[in-house]
Amino acid sequence: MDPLKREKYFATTDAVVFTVLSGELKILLIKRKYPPFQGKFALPGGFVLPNENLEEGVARELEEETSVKNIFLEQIGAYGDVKRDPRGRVITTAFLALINSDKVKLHASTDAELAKWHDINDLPELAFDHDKIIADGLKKLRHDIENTAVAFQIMPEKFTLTDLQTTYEAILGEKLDKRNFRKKMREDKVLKELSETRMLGAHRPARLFSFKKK
Amino acid sequence: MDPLKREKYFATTDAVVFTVLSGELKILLIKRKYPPFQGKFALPGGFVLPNENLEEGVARELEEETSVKNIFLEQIGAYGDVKRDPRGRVITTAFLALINSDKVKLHASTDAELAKWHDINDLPELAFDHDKIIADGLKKLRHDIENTAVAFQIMPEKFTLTDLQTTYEAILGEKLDKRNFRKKMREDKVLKELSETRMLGAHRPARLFSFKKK
DNA sequence: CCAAAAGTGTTAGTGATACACCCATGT
DNA sequence: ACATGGGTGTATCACTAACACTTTTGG
Repeated sequence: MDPLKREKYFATTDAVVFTVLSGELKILLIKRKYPPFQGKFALPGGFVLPNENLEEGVARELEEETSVKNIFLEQIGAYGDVKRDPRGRVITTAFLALINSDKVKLHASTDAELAKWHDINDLPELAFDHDKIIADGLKKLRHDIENTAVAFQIMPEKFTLTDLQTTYEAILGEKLDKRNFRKKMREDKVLKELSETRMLGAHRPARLFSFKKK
Repeated sequence: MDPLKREKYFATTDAVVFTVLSGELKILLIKRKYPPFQGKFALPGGFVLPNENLEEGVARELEEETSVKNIFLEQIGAYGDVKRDPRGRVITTAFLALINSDKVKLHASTDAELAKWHDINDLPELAFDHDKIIADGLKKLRHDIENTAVAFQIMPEKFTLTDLQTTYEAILGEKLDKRNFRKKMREDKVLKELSETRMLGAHRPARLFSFKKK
């Protein structure tokens, strides 16, 4: 029971970073330049430093990658199968991250692995067990959006109800009824109706909304 | 990025083991005989061995403690705050475990730490961050029992509808309506009505049910 | 015939779903 | 005046919640 006699393992974090871009649900992936899984795509993440909590670790990695601070994070779970990483025993803790793509400027990481948005319906081959982690993250996102107000994390400061509905549809992967959607949003009482409107073409201008800050 | 240059940490598993005993929701705790947190209570668990997955690790520990095989397990999440364990950096993965108390024979573990059932509403002082882990586990259990068929894991092979309702009430911490409960169970189509009945006193005998195997 | 737990249906309310037309604007 | 996306209400259905009496047994 003396921990000093016990094995130690590597600890990493991985982030399943979603955004909605032009009506499509996107996930952030990096292309690996070195083995293992050279050339394959992987979730952004990295090793946990001794002086940081798990969530702090993934936040740091994400800020390096996206230059966005205070990213919304929720834990998905731990993945620690014996052979999930050929380099040795690595236990990773995965996080769901939501981001407004307007704020992101994608950076090259320390290994110059380029981060890019990928359509969730058209994923490349993935390294490690990241396909499983993504599937779990997507399930969690879909659950959360129907039960909490996480959509806020993806929207810009001001948006129209059509924008918001498009985000919901991208995440859920299905069309929603316009009137029912707007009714529910009204009932939820999380939106603040602004006096401003936005005009995009030769149409009726759309009312802008923002989220009520808790 | 070379993992060989990275720090390694201890990896443990902890189990939030629930059962229902005489109408009360109980959790399995061990009393710690040695520091840190000597004399305090803690979740059963232990270090992850190099050749086992996380779930295999917690299953092994639980089998040692309870002599029950094939315990129902679902991951709660990872807990890895820097200072959660004074002995060093320890990242634990917590699991929700459900058990039919009839099958359990509580054993002394290797350190002769005695495992005992504790009423969920009357918990002693807990070691580490185990109070937080228990709170998360209870939340998950309550969510699961309302959305899936996990109650099966706690019930014996044959049981009455009143038994089953008592289990639900113990887990949810509230009384349920008898007629509505029975109606919902009928609609869920997971119960098999047996021809047998059970008689306990000078009352009408109660019909026995079992769960339909998948 | 009494005590005690088993068993059984109906009603009202609430939330979800389906559905079609008018509005405001720029060109 | 037309094309385009913005905006609105009602009716039905399904699910949830509230509620009280009869049945079967042993003593």
